[in-house]
Amino acid sequence: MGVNDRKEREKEELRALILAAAVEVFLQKGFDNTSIRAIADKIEYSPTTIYLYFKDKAALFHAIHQEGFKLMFHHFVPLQQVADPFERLLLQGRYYLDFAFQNPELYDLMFLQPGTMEALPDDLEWMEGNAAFGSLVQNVQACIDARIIWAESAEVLAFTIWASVHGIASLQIQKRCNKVISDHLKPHIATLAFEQVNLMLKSFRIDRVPRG
Amino acid sequence: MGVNDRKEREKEELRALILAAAVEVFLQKGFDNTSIRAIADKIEYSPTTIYLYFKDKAALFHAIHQEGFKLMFHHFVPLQQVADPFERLLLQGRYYLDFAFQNPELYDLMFLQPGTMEALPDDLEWMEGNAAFGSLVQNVQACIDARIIWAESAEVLAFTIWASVHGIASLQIQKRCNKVISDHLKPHIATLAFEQVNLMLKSFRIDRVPRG
DNA sequence: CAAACATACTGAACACTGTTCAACAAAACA
DNA sequence: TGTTTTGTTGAACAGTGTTCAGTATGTTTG
Repeated sequence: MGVNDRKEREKEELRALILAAAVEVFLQKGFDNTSIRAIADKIEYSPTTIYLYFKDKAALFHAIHQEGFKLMFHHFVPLQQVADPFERLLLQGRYYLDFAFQNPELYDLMFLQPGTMEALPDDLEWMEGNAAFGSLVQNVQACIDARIIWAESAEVLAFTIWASVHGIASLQIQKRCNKVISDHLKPHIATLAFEQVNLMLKSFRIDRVPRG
Repeated sequence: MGVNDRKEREKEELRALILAAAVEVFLQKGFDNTSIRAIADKIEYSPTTIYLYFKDKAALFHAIHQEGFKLMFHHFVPLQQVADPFERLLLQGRYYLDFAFQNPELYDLMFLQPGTMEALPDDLEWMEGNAAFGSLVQNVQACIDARIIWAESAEVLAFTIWASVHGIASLQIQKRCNKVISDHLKPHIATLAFEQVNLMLKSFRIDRVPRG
């Protein structure tokens, strides 16, 4: 039956349409002001229709969060061209922050909103997060294997690195940065963030020279 | 006039009563489920009354956030007994994480909810945050003065440290930790966090020995 | 003491929100 | 053509933050 095929295709198209509208409203109006009705208005459907394609608002936001990860992985593509593991690690930190600063709303949804996790369908694994973290662990492991960095556990060190970079992104996105940092540093906050990541990563190098 | 004094006192008392109820509801039901009506019910007043003591919900939440900082500063009191600057710095990281893990809802409000910042009355300074960060800068400066740590700028290093510690707290509170870390590490996450802070702080020591 | 006033408080309403369910129209099948 | 399945929706429910006219109480004044 070609009919069912077409219907399934149409269903998928409407789902995609809803999701696209949701992303648009989300990026335009922010997390708190993204309402089901606003999305429905944008695509000229009834709010009720959205519930035929997404279980509830949490599921819809989970789908937006997935779109965010797609975009982030796209940011990471050039990393595969970088042969040197340490250089790759530095660059991954830079790209990560780039993504966070350029897409604060999405980053918020992906890594900061707790609701996004609680609504994980069927208590399944957090695939997107695991994939992103996994690639970081791999890069750290590569640095260890190449004897550029020393660490007991690649996973533990990767977590430390992630936490540091995420902390910077978080403080910036949640607006705590500008309220605390001195005026003369504010214009260079983005640069500062990169330097901090570099500094931290370099401090794990085996060949690091004691300072002072 | 003793009458006005009494009235002012009563007004202050009711404000305190509302705030106490707000904190209670907030800690019990969490950020999203804290409604003006629930708070009003708890103290048996009309919801409208709350608006006579707080401009809006954001102002009320800002007051709760201030209570959070009071509690946090209380946690930090023992630090003044610690003479060694580096030991003090390590302990501050530990106490910070202690507070975050023990009061996740409050930490969320204080350092993660962006609304808390946007509602800063009259676009004034973030006094509480500045005080907390200031004490960290002081401790870092003390380490630099004692030639235990080397850094170009105490403020920049303090910010790096804060970002790292905050990153760990944030990932844990926003539920990203458990979804990404290996099973065999999960039981030791709290310990892990402390060890990571120690590791990072120690890597800034002048006398640090190259590893490997 | 009684009238005038000021203050503290509230009920009802408005404009939203997420979500559900019975009703309906249209397409697919017999 | 009649029946069944499918896709869509309007109306409603329970909840939210917030406002405003009105009330009731306590204080001050004539």
